[in-house]
Formats: sequence, C-alpha cells, structure tokens
Amino acid sequence: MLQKYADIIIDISHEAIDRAFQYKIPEELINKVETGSYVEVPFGKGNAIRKGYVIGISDVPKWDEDKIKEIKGVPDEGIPIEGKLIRLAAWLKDTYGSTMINALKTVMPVKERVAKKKPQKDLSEFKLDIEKVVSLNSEQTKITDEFTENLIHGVNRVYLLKGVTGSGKTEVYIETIKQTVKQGGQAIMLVPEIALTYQTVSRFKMHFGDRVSVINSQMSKGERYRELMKARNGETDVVIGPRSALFTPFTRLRLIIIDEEHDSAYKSDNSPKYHARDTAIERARLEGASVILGSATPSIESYAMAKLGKYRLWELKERAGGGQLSDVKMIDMREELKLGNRSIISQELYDRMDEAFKNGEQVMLFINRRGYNSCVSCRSCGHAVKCPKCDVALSLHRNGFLMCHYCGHIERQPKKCPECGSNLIGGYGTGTEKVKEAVEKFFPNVKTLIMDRDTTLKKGAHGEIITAFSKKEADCLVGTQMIVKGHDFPNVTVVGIMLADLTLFENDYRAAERTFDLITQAAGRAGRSEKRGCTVIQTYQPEHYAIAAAAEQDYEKFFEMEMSYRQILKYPPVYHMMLVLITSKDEETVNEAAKFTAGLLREVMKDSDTGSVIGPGEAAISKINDVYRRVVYVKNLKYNILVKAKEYTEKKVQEKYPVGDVSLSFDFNPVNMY
DNA sequence: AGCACGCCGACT
DNA sequence: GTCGGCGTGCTC
Repeated sequence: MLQKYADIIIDISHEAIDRAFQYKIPEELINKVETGSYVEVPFGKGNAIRKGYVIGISDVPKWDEDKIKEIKGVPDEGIPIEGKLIRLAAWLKDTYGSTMINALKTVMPVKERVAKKKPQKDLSEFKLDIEKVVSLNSEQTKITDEFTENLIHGVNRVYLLKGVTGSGKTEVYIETIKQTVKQGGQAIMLVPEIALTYQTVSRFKMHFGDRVSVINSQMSKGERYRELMKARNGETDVVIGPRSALFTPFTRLRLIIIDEEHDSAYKSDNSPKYHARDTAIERARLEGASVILGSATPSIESYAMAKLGKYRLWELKERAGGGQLSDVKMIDMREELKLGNRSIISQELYDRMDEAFKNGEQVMLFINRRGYNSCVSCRSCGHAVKCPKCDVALSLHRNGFLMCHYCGHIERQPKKCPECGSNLIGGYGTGTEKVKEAVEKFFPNVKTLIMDRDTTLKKGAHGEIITAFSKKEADCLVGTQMIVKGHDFPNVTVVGIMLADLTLFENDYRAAERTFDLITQAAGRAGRSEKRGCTVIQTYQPEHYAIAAAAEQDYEKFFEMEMSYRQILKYPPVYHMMLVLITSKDEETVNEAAKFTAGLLREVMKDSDTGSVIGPGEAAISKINDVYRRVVYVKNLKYNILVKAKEYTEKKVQEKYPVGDVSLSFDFNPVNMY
C-alpha cells in the first residue's frame, strides 16, 4: 500500500502558521481522511494534539520522510463548518485558478489582534421610519409561500426575483429570512457596499434585532472576526454585508440572498477572482441552502439561466406602495442642437425641472462620467497630459495638482501645453460640475448638491449628502452612478439622464447591458411615492437598442437583442471567456511573451472547434507604473477547457520565463475588460 | 498561537 | 547548586 500524505492547515489562526504541514495518513484512517476533513495531529515540540483541516492529499513527501508525523485521528464530530468552507476554497481554486492559500484566505475568517472596542455607531440618531405594518401584497405572498413550502420540504433552489424598483423586493427578503429563521436556519444577505445604507440596516434591525449583524468594509479585521464568531456560535441568524460576507461561518445556513445581483461589485478583483453569485450557488449546494438573486435588471447570465428553467423566475410587476412607474421621455440631443439649444439641458428637461421646483419637489440629474475623467488637455493641439509611467491621462484634483490613479504620480498643472506651448490648456471640467453650473445658470435660486467620487472621498461624506438631500436642504442632486443605487427619495419627481450614451463608448462587451441597467435604475428613482414621476433621457443615439429598450422599460426586449448579440460574438453567457493578462517591465519581453502565450493557447485550443483565441493585444491601459500590459482573450463553450488551458499555459510560460521577468494573471468571465 | 529551550538572578 | 523569570524561535 502506497503511503499517502495529507497537507494540513493547523487550526491556529496566526499568520506564521497559516501554511500547510504534511502528515502521514495511517492505513486505518485512509478512508476517513479526505480534502476538507477535520483531523487531530501532534503539533510542535511537545506534540500537543491540535485540530486541523486537510487541504490536499499526495503521494510525495515534501520533507525528510522520518520527520513527518502521523495523523492521530479523525474526530467524528462530523465535518464542521470550516471543512465545508475548505471545500468551497477548493472549488474556488479549481474554478478560478488561484492558489489554495489565496482561496483559503478568502474563505476563512482570519483572527487578528482583538481590536480596541470602537464605540458602536448608534442607529438611534437616525430617525427610523415607523415601518408600515408589513403586509405583503398578493404577488409577494405567492412568492414567499412558495419559498416556505420548499423550505419546509427541504427543496433547495436558486430563485431569480425580478422586480422593478419599488416593487418590494426587500419585503420578500425579510419574509423569506423570517421563515428561514423560524425553521431553525440562518441567512446571509449580500448587498453592494454602496447600498449598505442606514435605511436598509435599520429595517433589518427592526425585524431581527440583535440577531442580525452587519459587516462592512470599514470594519477592522478584529471587529469583523468578532461578528463572524458570533455567527458561528449561533448568536446571530442573519448577516448582511458585501461580497466577503458570503463566507460567514454559519452552521445552519439555509438561505443566501444577493440583492442587486447584476452589480459588478460581486466580482472580486484579486485572486481568486471569484463571482459572488456563482460562489453563493456553490456554497448553497454544499450546505443545502437556497439562493435568491434579486434585481430590477437581472444580469444577462442569470436571466438566461431562468429562461432555461435552471433558476426559478419570480416576478414582481406592481409597485408595492401603489406608486406608478415614471413617465419616460427620450430626447434626441441632435435635434436640440438643430433647434439652437446648445446647453446640456434640453427644453423638455428644463420644463420638467421648472415645474418640479415650482411645486417644491426635487430633481436628480445623473451624469455618467466613466471614462470621461477630469483630465487636462490642450484646446489648441488636443494634447492630453499623461502619466509618465502609465498609459493614462492624469486627473485634475481640486488643489491644482495632476494625479495618476494607477501609480499615485503627482505633478503640478502645467500653465502651457508641453507639446505646442499654447496657453489654452485646462481641465475638461468634471461632468457633474458642468451640470451644476448649467442648473445654477437656468435656476439661480435652486440649491444644488454634487455627489460623485470627488465629493465623497471623505469618510461619511456619502451619508451626509444623502441625508442633506432627503431633508430637502437642496432641491437638485447631481451625481454619477452612486446616486442611482437604492436610495429612496419620495420627493423626487424628475430624473434627468444627461448623456445616456456615455457608457456605450466603453470598450467592453457589457457596455450595452450596463447602459440599460443604469438608465433603468435611474428612471426608478423618480416618483417613488404617490406623485407620478418623470424621467428624461437625453441621448445622441436614441436608436440604440439598449437606450430604446430602457426608454420603453422593456427588459425582455433588451434581453432578446443582447442575447443574440452575445451568441453571434461568442460572449458570455453563451460562451465562457478567459482573459490572460501578461505583464513585464520590459516592452520587448512583454510582446514576445504575449505572442508566445497566444501561440500556446491556440495550440491547446486547436482540437476544440467551438471557441477562439483573440490577441495578443495591448491592454486598455497598456502600461501601469512602468509595467507593460498585454492581453489575450480565449472563448469556449466549455468552462473546464479554459481551466485546463490555463494550467498548461501557466506551466509552459513559467518554464520559459524566469519568475519576476514575466507574470501572467487569469480572469474567468471577467466583468471588466483589461 | 503555544510550547520548549535557554541563559540570567534569587532562593533552599 | 538549582528553580524559574520570560526572551527567542520553531512548528510537518
């Protein structure tokens, strides 16, 4: 019988011990020890018996044979939760091609020095709305009844809850969680960080009291660990938090909710580059739990799964509070120009705003500034001031300095164009500020607030702006993406989308989807109470299917168009896609390595006639901090073919290029192009 | 983290 | 002479 060895992570949460130790598996335990097993091993000088988790099994001793100790036993306490999380880590490693240690680090709660107790933020200082007596309407009741029925019978499913803004998804979340808790289960609810507002938190606190814990990214590791231990010890039933809260070590997990499931924040940007949606489904499978994905504009991926019958589709078509969907007007800005209106506010939008202000109502103006950052350029020769180390334009900051967002390079704003010497050089002006100026010009008595990356840099600024606007300290709120997410302002009756097509210019196959989502979400901000709202969409491309469908508030139509486009161009979810990023400090090396990588990939993929290899090409930002970046895209119908291609390519490239010279990184079904 | 080893001062 | 202080370093 061949001697087997197990790689074991000892159950001591300390950096220095956070690595695998190899132990012999005695013959009598060979059937009981597997990846994820919880085992007892002698550890350290005194051979004290400690518990640990098996993370892998091999035939090869990595150490002096007789220095390897034996596993002492497998306690039959069953696999504790951490064992399941290790399996989830193993799945992360296999699915996203990361190292095991990185996968484990994302999954396992890491204990750090116990944090000094920070005074808990007191929720009572925020006025809690007296919750309307929770009574579900018939649509909501049908859904929650079906959930409860399945829950009681142990039927676990993935549900896609599609409901327009204001249709009462939150009530469904609360009710399904209540039922889950009633059955002795526990629930995790993921929200995009930005949507973790006091409004949401206070509603959950009201229903679940101190049995709910909230995790956010501003918490210290110690605070987070304490919350996670409370969850493991059964002191809480519900955890609300961002992506990472998915790994809360509940032992009776029965439900995972992902709110705003289409949000790209659910994709991790460091290794393992996992998607919380797919990872939640895998965790639910391991634990015997259900998943509810909620959105007004489901991701193309999820809706396609629902259409295939793999996810159960639930729809909420009515607005729960009785409010109506806003009246949507689309304005062709080319026509405005022909009519002699050169301002960024169309006649229609002006009229609507004027009426709203006269009635004492509020207005939200949304400008999508992505890719349009406040750069400095020369109006004479067109030269834009770039970072000397990165291939990006420098951003203008308020203090008059130019800064690079990728490497932190700072320089003074030039008085003259470094190319042509012209003094007609200056900031493009940020989108939001231009809009504010225009509003103030037309409506001198109106108070306007700006909410964008610049005005929310300071901690807490985000909440302050929201609070000020909801207290009607301002009449008009101008902002970027962040204003469209989840805030409920009942007095807003007019929403203007200043330049709906800006997101379409992104070099990304998801550009149309993102545009549709943003317009739909922005439109959902108007008229959330009894007053009927109005949304004005200003665009230069009214005929584009994403904009046209959004104006008609027709998700189905958009989905059909988008799916056929993804089919033709072999994009997800029809095909799977793997992105390979090749980086090096030397431009020649990076080009050569990228060519070599693409060659390897073409070679592995040649037997598979269902996909394609694209590249190599320059990354959208071809240099960051003096490191050159090249990309190769690989598409295939089968996900695991891509994973195999990754393993092969990685190995071959590592053999050819010494570590440090060239580095490769892989991203499966990326949400952002590189 | 936790345990042993180790090289110093106070004690039976 | 030796008991024990905790400083240092390692753990398959």
